[in-house]
Amino acid sequence: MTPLDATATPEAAPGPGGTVDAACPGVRPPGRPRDEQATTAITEAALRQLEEVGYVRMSMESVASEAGVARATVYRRFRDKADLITAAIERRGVPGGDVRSDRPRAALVAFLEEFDQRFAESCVEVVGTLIGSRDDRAALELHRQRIVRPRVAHARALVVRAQELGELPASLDPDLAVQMLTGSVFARRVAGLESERSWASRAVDMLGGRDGDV
Amino acid sequence: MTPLDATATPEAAPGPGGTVDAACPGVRPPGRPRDEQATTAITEAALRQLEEVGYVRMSMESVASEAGVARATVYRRFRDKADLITAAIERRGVPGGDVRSDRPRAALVAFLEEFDQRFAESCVEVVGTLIGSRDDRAALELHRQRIVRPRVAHARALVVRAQELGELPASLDPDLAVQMLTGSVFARRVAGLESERSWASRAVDMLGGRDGDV
DNA sequence: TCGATACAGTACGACTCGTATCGTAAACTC
DNA sequence: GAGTTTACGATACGAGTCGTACTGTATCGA
Repeated sequence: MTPLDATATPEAAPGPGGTVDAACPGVRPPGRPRDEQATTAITEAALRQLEEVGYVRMSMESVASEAGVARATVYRRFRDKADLITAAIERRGVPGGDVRSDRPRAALVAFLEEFDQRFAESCVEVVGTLIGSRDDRAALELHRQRIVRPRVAHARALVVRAQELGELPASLDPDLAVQMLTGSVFARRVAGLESERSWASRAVDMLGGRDGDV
Repeated sequence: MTPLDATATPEAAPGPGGTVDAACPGVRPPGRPRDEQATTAITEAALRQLEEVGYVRMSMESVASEAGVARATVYRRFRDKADLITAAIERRGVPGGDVRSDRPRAALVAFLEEFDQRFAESCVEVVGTLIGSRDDRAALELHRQRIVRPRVAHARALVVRAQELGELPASLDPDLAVQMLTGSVFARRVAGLESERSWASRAVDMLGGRDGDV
């Protein structure tokens, strides 16, 4: 019935939430195919408006208009506004910091600074708005699965790697450590404060990484 | 013209944002006085709905209805929804943890746990929503001034006190420390995780407070 | 050619916000 | 007690956006 479900990423998103993606190779559905340029135009417009005016002020109409498509074309690809922004952020990928780095502390600092500069503001607004979203408990949970947790997992891997290489104390609870590091970014956004220079390095130092500077 | 401004707290809130309060003693304005019971009924209803259904789903109508007043009565006291929730939270006061305690580390842990249990969820939602609020930059800034910063200042005072008494390393940047401690709460809310038992104590430990356990 | 789907454009219902207006009620002043 | 001033309940209104449904046209495969 609704092609949104039919072609949804089969395993990544159980249930109704998945964005349309990845046609099974060779099996081309009948009828006129989707304009993939339109899809990227939509997600890119969404990301730009997310940064420029924020999630709430980004309307489906304005995104469609900027992408040069009709509103219905957006709804054909994305269940609703939450799904759109989740998919758009997902496309952007996880911020840097190689997990296999031999200098995981530096990679962790890089990850944190990129997160601070490019993702935190949106994250607070989107998740904050989704928490209160009318009834859409599913949209919030899906956003966490697709956006938040992969980034948390990435940061955690960096912490663990740093512990293995002795750049962070082995006694540290990596989960709590990640929460404190990324959380400090949220705390500044909530309070409306600017991040001071080299904050990330100093934050990692606070966890006992004074020795392993790189 | 608008009695909202005329009687607004004169110094606490510069500009248009202040809630009506505190009539100058002796100087009673003409006409029928405000029903103060209605005011408390409104703020209490707002707080209850904030906890139960969240900020977005809490409508002015539902608050007025639960308080047993007309919507206009709410708007006579509070400029808008943001002003209402800010005033309501403000009335609840800053969570515990005596700044002058001789066991500031314990007080800090208590503050963090109360913050985690009673304030964090609302805080993320309200600030997140306000960040994206239509045009209302002022409402966000006012919420930060009246709600966020007093609590940050309180936590900071506890950290400094702990440093003075040797329960936390004097080398710690208290601002960053507070951001990491309170931020970890936000991080869990964003990720949708439960706080594990004694997380606050372990978080403080991570900052080098292992010695000063109480 | 035919069927199926995408697309632009548009209209619609639903919801809540914040404002305005009505008549009535409650305080103070003269 | 009459008049003034403001609060109050009730209600209507405009504005904005969401998500849905429907048109007619365009583009694909069979």
